[in-house]
Amino acid sequence: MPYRRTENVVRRLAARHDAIMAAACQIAMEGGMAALQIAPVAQRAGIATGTVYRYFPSKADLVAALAAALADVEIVALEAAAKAAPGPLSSLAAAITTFAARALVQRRLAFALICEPVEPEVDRARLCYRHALASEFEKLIRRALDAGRLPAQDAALAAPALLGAVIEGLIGTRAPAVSAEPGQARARVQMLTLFALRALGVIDARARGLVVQTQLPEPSGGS
Amino acid sequence: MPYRRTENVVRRLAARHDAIMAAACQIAMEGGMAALQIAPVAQRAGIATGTVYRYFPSKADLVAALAAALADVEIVALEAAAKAAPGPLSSLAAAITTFAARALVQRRLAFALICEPVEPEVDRARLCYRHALASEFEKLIRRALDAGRLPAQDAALAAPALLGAVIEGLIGTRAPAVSAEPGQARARVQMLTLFALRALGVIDARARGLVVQTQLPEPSGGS
DNA sequence: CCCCGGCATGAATCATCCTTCATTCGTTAC
DNA sequence: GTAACGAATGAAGGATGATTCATGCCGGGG
Repeated sequence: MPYRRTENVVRRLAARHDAIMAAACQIAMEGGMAALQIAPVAQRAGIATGTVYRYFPSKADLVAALAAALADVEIVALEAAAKAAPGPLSSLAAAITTFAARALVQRRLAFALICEPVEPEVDRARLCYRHALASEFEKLIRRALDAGRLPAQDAALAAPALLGAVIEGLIGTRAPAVSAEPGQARARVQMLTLFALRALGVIDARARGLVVQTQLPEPSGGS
Repeated sequence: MPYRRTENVVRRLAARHDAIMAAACQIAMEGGMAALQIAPVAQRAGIATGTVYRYFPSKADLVAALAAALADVEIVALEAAAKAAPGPLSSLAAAITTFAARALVQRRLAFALICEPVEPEVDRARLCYRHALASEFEKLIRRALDAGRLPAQDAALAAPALLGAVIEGLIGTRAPAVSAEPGQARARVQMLTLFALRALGVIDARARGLVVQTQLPEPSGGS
């Protein structure tokens, strides 16, 4: 028997895989997509440049994996927020608020994953992040529609539009130092939630108690 | 007297400047930002590569000039649509519809100018397009607010969010061949207009007759 | 203990484009 | 006609950054 991967080796390989992802995540968070280059990622992960290619066939694959992983985290947060809400409409409200708040706090990362310029190939890999989020919102919208809580509309179209509004409202602006003053951040999240809910046809969400104050989550570098 | 630019020469220089812009515009329309490279632009303009640099200090400047010119065209169209409408609210509706319809028809160009990935430097140059549009919408929103036709809100925040919603709704989607069927295109424009108006707090815009059928403009390559 | 094979290395390679510049060309002034 | 000067040329230069590969290393199997 020529060679067999020991349990230990498997663990080491997996650990390295994770280390690369974590390094990529950190770098994207700090410097955006422009800084997300193979050499720096390798360096931060404590390995050589070429080693990265033993774990990911290409940079685009790495970005795709990163986007998918981060999308998962986001989806989980959104579903948790939605599930905790009593009805379909407040689920939607909670999801929007959650997304806005998280994107605001991790603004750099969100920006990197959604807006920042990159080569087309990498961009394609990154698309899944956007799509995963849109699908989640689409699902929630559809539920509210089925429950008769929203005026008739095309959920598949409303979802990306909603996403676009929140994203642009948060990070597309030449936004001043929002993070400096948490009150302002909360106000903006709330405003965008109202905006998005109104767009979907929810009238006077505030009076209905749909919009709640959420504590802003801590920034974290989960991979 | 060593040398003096003849009227003819001045004209030729201006013509060449325009030819470069037009070539850049066409290329962006056909192949997006990725195809917008100096050499192809020069070739299409019928000049040598280096000559481009006699008219624009750098590629970023060229893109900036292109974005500014196209933004101007867009702003003019928006203002015309807004002015033709009877009140502040229908001005807003008309502007949104106009923008959506134009962006949909010139989807590739709009996408290139707003969403498509490019190097950060070029991206900065391109920002003015987005900003010009946002400012225009902000102005219209503010007017409607002053007239008491919208619930109180921050126009500076609502404008980019609105823009984001329309853009994302139009071009951010893995949209099927919308252009194939003009009826579908109109429906989408109308839906997004309603979406945006609702977001601003306009209740039941359709019943108020704010949303009108607009003929979709012809695609054109104006510089 | 020694051989083998997969793993890691990182400098070199390759590819892409923007930008420059030595040279040529065409036009103007005299 | 020709000297002078700006404009045009386009091949070479330079920068960036992904990807490869010849080589060395290390741990597992016998």
